[in-house]
Amino acid sequence: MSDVAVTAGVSLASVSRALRRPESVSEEVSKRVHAAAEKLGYSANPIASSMSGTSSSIIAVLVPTLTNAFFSQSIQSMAAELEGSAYQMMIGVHEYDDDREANMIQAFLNWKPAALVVTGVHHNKRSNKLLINADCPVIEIWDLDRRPIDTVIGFSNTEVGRATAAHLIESGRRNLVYVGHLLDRDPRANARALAFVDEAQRSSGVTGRIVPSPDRTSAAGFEIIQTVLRDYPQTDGIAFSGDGAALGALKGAAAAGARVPEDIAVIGFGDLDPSGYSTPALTTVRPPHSRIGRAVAKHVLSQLSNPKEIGEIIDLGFQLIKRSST
Amino acid sequence: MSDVAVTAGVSLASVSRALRRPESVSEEVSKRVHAAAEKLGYSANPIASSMSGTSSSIIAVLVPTLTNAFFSQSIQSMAAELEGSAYQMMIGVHEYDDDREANMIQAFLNWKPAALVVTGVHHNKRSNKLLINADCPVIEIWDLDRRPIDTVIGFSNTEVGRATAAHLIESGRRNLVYVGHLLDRDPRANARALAFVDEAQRSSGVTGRIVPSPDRTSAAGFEIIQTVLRDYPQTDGIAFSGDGAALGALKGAAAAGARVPEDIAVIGFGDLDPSGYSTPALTTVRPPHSRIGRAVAKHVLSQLSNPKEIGEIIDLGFQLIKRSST
DNA sequence: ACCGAATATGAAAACGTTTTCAAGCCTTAC
DNA sequence: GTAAGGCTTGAAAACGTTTTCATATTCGGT
Repeated sequence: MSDVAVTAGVSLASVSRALRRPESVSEEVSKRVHAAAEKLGYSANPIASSMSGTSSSIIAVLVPTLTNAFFSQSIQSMAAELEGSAYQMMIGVHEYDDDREANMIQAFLNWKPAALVVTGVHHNKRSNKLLINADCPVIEIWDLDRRPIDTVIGFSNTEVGRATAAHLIESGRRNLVYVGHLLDRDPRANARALAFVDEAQRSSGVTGRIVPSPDRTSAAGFEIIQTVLRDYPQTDGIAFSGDGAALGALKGAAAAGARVPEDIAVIGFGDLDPSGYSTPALTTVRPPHSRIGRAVAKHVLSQLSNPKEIGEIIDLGFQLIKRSST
Repeated sequence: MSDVAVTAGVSLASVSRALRRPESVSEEVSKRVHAAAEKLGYSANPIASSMSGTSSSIIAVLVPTLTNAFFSQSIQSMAAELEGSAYQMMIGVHEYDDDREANMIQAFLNWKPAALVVTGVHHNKRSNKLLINADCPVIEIWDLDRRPIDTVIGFSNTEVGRATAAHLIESGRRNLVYVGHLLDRDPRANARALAFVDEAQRSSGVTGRIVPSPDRTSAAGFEIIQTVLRDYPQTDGIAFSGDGAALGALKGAAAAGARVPEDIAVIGFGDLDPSGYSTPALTTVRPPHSRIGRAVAKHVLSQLSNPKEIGEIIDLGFQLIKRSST
């Protein structure tokens, strides 16, 4: 930077000003500084900038997992939207562990991020405290079933649960099962499960039951639908907390001699790329993966360039994609 | 930090030393400093540390995409392995664009990362220059068909292409097609395609042909296999550069009235979670997703704690998973 | 007992920006 | 013509560490 200053024949302060807020400096100086910076290929050291400024140009993002296409798509679209801005994404994966989440929030906060993006609105005490006291925008994504700390961008998992059950009931199913993975630790999947059962129980003559799954893979879905069909043979509608398991279940139903959708309807969640091409094609719920990422990036950028006191609640909705498995 | 210093009754320098390299300080001081730090809940400001030190505790990771399960799994396992260490991951997504890759490398380098992880061994001139001059470990992943800049951790895409063709040929197929997406920009998919065709042409009586695909979704696979069957009706073996498209192709073959594998064998790449549960179950190649991530993290950590001059070439291999589609 | 070397510690410089503060100049209004 | 105020600029402080350098202390060897 001092090279630039010398080349442009101005002080360090002017270089910083010219580069950061050109309007705060005379046209002449701005021109000379930009020319010098260009010529020397200067780009500011972001670490030093972070050191001085009140925040860094890091946007910290915390997700439970990346193996799940949900979150990686959000992150990818967020990255795309952020490109060209000066912001960099720092990401952490806590695998649905509240304590790890809290640790990571703390670690991230040490970097004085420009914004902090976390998944969901349910956090442990320590995380909540940290998030409330964070002096940067805090965006909670993928859930809006609770009052957010600052801004929340996502959809209602409760509504997804209801809609899932309602769809099965409408198509004449009466004995419903929700198969979920990690329900005790994934508050979003749990919200879907509870709403699913609740919706079932509101309808006369319909039963709803939750069956926990050891993991969310297709292999687990393959196994568990066979268990369900054995233990609760009257089951005629089954929902999964993820498309992976649901796709496995399609095969599992066949292995158990049950026809989909005639004997049992299967519905997933997530709308993975291949879900429309299974046999039968999987009915599922499509959350707004990419739109969440884009909305987050846009919100953060606007918030940073033009801060507003008040948080927002942005409901991006979801779509129930009716295919042949129901 | 000065609070800690006061509480422990020592100087700033001693606090820094006690926390960073306890052996460089007397036991007494170390004990007092750690106690004080604990009591005050002190954790070092990583920005200031980066400012002073020769590098930051950031590990920069550059991938072409995250929507592809390949890379997100590597990143996830890398994150898991890195947890507990002081390192944070900064990630960039360049969508197979060489120029964007170069820009991102430059931007990342400004952060003085502890290590830089990039995908593949093919980069444009500017990237190469930056990587060669980078004064941190550079790890190239997912490919080892070329001499690396520093260390490379992955598998041979060329071997994958060969093995894919060989498998089809062995099972009696004679008219092979490789369907690839973005072959002009994804050097790894391109290497697989070229080796596939090369292997075909080495066998007498076998033809091999490359068909470009507009994208790598299941929808694209669904369409393109029908096009292939129309344009080259003698095709009896088809490989895809990704499982997504291959899964769509299974359905597409059915739509075109072709039986898999009797009329045409289908093989994918990637071994997505649902690939084993399609109808018919998809034969595919399983790259070492997670092992790459873990190996990268381990390599970086060891390199940072105990630097070696010489880079490594770590071949993690791949598996051809034979299922019912071939 | 004394000297040299090794060890432990603190003061201060350094890292590269941003921002505050003060000063200088110019404009405008009386 | 002068004072007040606004605008532009530079000097220097500040950000929170790590590291160098110097000093004080301890230790071992003769």
